[in-house]
Amino acid sequence: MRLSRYFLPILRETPKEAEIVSHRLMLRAGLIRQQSAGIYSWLPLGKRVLDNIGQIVREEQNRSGAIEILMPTIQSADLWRESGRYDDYGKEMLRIEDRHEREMLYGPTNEEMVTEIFRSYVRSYRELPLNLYHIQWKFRDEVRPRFGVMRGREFLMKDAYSFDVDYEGARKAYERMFVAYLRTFDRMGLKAIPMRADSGPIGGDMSHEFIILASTGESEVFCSRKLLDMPIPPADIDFRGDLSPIVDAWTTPYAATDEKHDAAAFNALPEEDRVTARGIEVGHIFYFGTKYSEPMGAKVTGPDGTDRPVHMGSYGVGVSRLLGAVIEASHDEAGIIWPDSVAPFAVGLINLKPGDKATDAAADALYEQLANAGLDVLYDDRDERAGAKFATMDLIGLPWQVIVGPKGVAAGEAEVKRRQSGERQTLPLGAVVKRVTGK
RNA sequence: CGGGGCGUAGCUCAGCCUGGUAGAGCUUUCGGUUUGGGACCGAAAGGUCGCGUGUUCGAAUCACGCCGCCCCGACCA
Repeated sequence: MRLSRYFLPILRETPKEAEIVSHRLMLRAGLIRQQSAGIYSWLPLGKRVLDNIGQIVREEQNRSGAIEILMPTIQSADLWRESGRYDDYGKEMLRIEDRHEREMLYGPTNEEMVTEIFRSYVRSYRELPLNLYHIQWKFRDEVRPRFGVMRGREFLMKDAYSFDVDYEGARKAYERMFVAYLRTFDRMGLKAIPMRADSGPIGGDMSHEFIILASTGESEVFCSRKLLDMPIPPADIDFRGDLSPIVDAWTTPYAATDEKHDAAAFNALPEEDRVTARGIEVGHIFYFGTKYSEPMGAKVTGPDGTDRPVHMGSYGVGVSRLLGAVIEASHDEAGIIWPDSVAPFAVGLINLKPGDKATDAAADALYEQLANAGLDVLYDDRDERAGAKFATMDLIGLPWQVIVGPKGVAAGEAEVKRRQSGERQTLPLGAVVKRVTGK
């Protein structure tokens, strides 16, 4: 993509409404545009990152055996009356009325709807286990939206729902999601620590929040240092096998948010093992048994021929929130530092002197070679000063910068800069693609 | 929902206290000089001063009402 033909509305000054760094950088780098309190448009660069993050979530859900569907944003109030939540949910639920004065709502979550789908089709335990997920916009009318996309009212969320014939099956479903989440966040370059969370009305130990450590996190968290270096399950992990050793390993060391913090247990750890940090919740998984299946009549016939309500769990990932979380975890004074896996473009190619024949030729050739190597390239071919181009590139945080100027071209060279480390290397023009692709 | 604050050009803000017909920097456009880390000179464009009502000869400025947004708290993926 040539920057001269692209839509990248970057801001030189920080809009005053943005307090935290990810919000400031998302506005400055032209990722989002606020349309109303807690409601954002996604500009081209932001849309690309949002898609990349969603795609990683999707791939790991699929790998774990979950199946993608898409449920609507607008739901009927009647569905929510069945579970009893229509009256319980309160003002966070955006209630609307259609032209026939039917009561509708903009879904804040989809347990009722997915349970309705399940009960319409599934009759036998032999069709289980089943895990249906979707990636869809939700709306929660937060009293006080803030921090940009980290705490918006409208947000993109992946929510998965598991159905099993009994508790044991549900536990296995839970473990599959647990492992899928470890892989999902790791692929985004994040260190996410699973922490015991409030398990609601069911109780038990099957509720975890996945928390990213970042100095600007919303809440204080405590964990054992061991968790920072735990191995991530590999891509070829067998999701049909027994995952409990992995889950046990991850849930044995101490880890808690401030709500569940047990100071005595934490202080029992050796001093050097104690990590106190700020955290951002990016995922939440929990088992809730028959809370919805019971009142909504989602039953299957078991091996013994009797009907029973299915055991369910739900598993959320804040997809749009993750953009903010990634930036909180990865930025510097100059701007965003995207991990390769989610970056809107892999490479920013800077032509320092558009209009200069030799420089144009060299930069155009590199643009083509990089694209042919399968890389997304943002080619800064604008007639701007070098400083402005460097500043723009650092701000938007593409992982690699390839800098082509007249002096270098005269010597048959270009410069390659790694955004993350700031490391620069001058290379022959022919070696640039190899350096960037690592091949 | 309680407390506080803000709304003036695309952005950041001054002007308001003490009423007299709207400013700066950045951005944008044009011309010129520049050209490896957000250059410089010159010119130009750009504003229902959030909306409404009132006070006044006269309101960005004073009063009241409304709307929007931000911050702190309580609440939450």
